[in-house]
Amino acid sequence: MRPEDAAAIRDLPLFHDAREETFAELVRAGFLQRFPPGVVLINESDPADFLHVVVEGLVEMFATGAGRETTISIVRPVGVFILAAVLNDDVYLQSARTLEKSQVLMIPGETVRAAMAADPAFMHAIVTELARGYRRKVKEVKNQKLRTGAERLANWLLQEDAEAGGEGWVELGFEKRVLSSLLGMTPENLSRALATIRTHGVSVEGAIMRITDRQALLRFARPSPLIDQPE
Amino acid sequence: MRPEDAAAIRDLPLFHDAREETFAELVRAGFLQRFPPGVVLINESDPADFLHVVVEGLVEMFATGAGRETTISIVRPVGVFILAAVLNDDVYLQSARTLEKSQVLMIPGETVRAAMAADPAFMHAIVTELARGYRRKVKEVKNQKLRTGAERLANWLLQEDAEAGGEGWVELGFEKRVLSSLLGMTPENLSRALATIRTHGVSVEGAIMRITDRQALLRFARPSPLIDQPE
DNA sequence: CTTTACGATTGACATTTATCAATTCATGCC
DNA sequence: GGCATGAATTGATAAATGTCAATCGTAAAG
Repeated sequence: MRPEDAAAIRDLPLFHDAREETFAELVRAGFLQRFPPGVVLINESDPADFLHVVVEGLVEMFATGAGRETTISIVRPVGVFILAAVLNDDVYLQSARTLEKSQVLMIPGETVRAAMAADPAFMHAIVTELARGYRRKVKEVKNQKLRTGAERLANWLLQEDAEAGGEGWVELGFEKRVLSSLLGMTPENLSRALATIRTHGVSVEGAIMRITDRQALLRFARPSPLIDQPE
Repeated sequence: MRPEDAAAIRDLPLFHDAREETFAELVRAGFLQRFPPGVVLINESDPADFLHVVVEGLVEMFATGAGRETTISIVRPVGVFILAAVLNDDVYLQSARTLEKSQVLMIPGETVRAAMAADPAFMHAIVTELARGYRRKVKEVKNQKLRTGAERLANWLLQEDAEAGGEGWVELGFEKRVLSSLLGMTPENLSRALATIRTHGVSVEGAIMRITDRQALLRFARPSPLIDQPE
């Protein structure tokens, strides 16, 4: 692993307050793996053997049920996934696949649990991270139950734009079919939702979406901090 | 507070492993409050001042957005709510109201955070509880995104029955409008979903639902442990 | 006992979303 | 450049869900 990658991981809220030796042990025990796009890293219902840290690339978390499949989240560098399954030593509830060529640090679950038991500051950071993750999921449930597809899309665009600096444009980093699944709709429905928000201050050219009239988009999306503010 | 109530709280996974003095301090600092039905206990967007423990009665967690309202969960005795908001010292994402005459133990957030910092076993229990809560929410997202309303109802009934001992019948402990909101649909739609599952091995008389043909219901519901198994 | 209130149900209809098929568009490959 | 592949879009239709209004049922209040 490159030194700057280790530094970036160290900067994560989850690891930032851990003791030096805790972090060293976690990294020592971990494997840094490279994967091509489209590789399934973990499979729901498998035992959670490793905590995963996306160092480079892009990972899609998804799940199946009732004969269908849905995207739960997209993990960008530097991000952690399936912390909860590892801590409770349980099976995965979600699968993961690479959307791009990716580098992933895999830390054995046993090492994570031992580090937590040995380092109170690390355990405290885990509490904060889990609480944030929980609140993110509550927001997802609210988003899903309270809004129509077009509303979810409009608010997603506003969030992405804000995260990218609020310059009024967003480049989609993955296929639209993935976005449609993340937003809880079919690809066809996403196309129609895009057509809908075009009449509310948005222009779309391929993977680039521009906010041409923010007031109009805000009027349509009606964002709420209790759903849309990043946790 | 009655001794048996204190004992019941002590038995919760969240408190079971805490040191005796930690638990004593949490209970000492807490207020045991009685509320009539229909009282709003907490309001989303308010600062999370207290951890709440339902000692008796029934509490509905709900949230608003996009001009609508939805039920997030029902908390029965003995259950804890809004742990995550208290730990991160943030605002509530959900509101809470009593559905029945209820008794609620309210523990100041500062006390909970101090107890966590002072008692590693308590902090460890918090990690486990948060991880379970997180996984419950992941399951809720999957349930909501992957299933139709009637499927959610069928699986809810199977779950309730299993929790009640698997005897093939369930008495709804609250209004159907609340159930419809919990399942993410309108009351009218719930009536129709009930009509649908009547053709799949269920009979409904008022608040009592009977599973008359479990095989048929299972065939329709297609339950999955990764969505329906209690966390 | 009657009245009243309110939740639950039903019917009619509108909106939202999904499905299936056909077509267009973009991209990599030869 | 031309072709092949797969994603994205569009159209037609069906299914699921929501809305509005009317009715039914039940339980509390007088």
